[in-house]
Amino acid sequence: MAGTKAGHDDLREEDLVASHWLVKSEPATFSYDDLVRDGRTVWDGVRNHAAAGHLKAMKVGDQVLFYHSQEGKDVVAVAQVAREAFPDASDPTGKFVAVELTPVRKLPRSVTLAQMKANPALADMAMLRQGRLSVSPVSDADWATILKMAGE
DNA sequence: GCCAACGTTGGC
DNA sequence: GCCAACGTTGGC
Repeated sequence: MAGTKAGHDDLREEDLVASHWLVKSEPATFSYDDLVRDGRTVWDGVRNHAAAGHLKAMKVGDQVLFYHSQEGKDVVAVAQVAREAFPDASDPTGKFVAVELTPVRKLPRSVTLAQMKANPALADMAMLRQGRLSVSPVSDADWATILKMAGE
């Protein structure tokens, strides 16, 4: 992350977006239960520059909503960043990065995509505005809204 | 540097 | 299984 634009009055994403994120995973490939089983995982394979930018902005301790795509289509749990961005070993070009995540807790009940879409308060959520984005920031307000919808 | 073709993601 | 959205690639 070194070498980004200089200038103290240059607002960068990591200054603006606090510490909440959402990641997608197909549970058939890697579910939240798999994360619990493994205890920790390398979140690699992201090949989209917008998503990679979000990975780079993550800090250790940031909380992450864990969303199941394809099957379930719901936010099921909270995970946390255990290691900040480092080069993704699975990327031959060396341009993309990975982070490491650890499990935190399952939500009392999952929050479905349909429920999120139906809630006007979440209309500006990055993941709703750009459906294919696999890593996205979540505002503090949206974070609180989703946890409440989940019964916390 | 533009743009058409193509591939991938992910909801429906 | 289909299709929309969107990113990437490659020809020019």
